[in-house]
Amino acid sequence: MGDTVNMSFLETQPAPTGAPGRASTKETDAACCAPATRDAIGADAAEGLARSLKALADPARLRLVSMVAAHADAEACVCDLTEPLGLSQPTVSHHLKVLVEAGLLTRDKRGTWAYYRLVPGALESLAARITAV
Amino acid sequence: MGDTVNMSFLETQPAPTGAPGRASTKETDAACCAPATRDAIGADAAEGLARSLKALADPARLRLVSMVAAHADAEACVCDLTEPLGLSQPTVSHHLKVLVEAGLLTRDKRGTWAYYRLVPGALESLAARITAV
DNA sequence: CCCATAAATTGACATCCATCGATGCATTCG
DNA sequence: CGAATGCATCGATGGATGTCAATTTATGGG
Repeated sequence: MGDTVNMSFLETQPAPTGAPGRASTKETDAACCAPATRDAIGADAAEGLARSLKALADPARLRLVSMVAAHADAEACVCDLTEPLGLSQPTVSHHLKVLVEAGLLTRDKRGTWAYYRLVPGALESLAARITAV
Repeated sequence: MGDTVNMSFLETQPAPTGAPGRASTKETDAACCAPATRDAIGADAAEGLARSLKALADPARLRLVSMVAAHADAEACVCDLTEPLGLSQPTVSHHLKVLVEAGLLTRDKRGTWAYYRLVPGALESLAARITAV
């Protein structure tokens, strides 16, 4: 195990499952608002996007992604990331694991060191999913 | 207070405060990785972006934003949002407050009802800040 | 072989957070 | 005025999460 990369970032937005449409048949005499003009995001799509966003919604993980991307060859090892972050090595390792499982980084262990790389297009794909909400 | 809208989404990325640059003067004989080619995101910028992302990194809040945007006039009241979400009214009110404080929605109370509107460009601005990491 | 180094895993702990029921506060209507 | 409605706030609670010290698992060198 360990090599399973969650590519949920690149999956195209599946059509809202239930697609309950507007339940206009119900006797809702709601006089407060106009009805919906288009379908909102589905519950499962919201769950998936929320999981992807949670992976980035942390200061330490944002800095890790940025530091990896800022490195030459977009590649960095844990030893170079621990000190600038001011966090312990296990904590950095934990955050990197979260980012890999979210499909934002890839891990490549060569010898003693583990090199992390930014997945091309992952950030752009996530940004696109946000604006499509 | 109460009407303070956090416009942190629209603020241009401030240059990394400390801007320690590359501490190339230090005797780091790191033989594992190449040095950084550009500056990574600052600690405070990461904190701010993380706070904005956390506001969206929740299935209920993503659906709320989408439902508000899907409404005619991009406007919706709480009563129309509670039932489709399957959450209690206090919970929906809490989520809407988080979204307003994050600068994603605006609140406009007219009579008995409270109308929520999507802040134009907020999602796009957030997406841009992600790709700039 | 055994030790040194790099990184991941484990276990524990404190904190944050989503959720709900109960309550309070306006506003509207009879 | 008094009842009803829409929404916000409060307090409590169970679960998720960030963090670290200690340990474990490789990998490499003497």
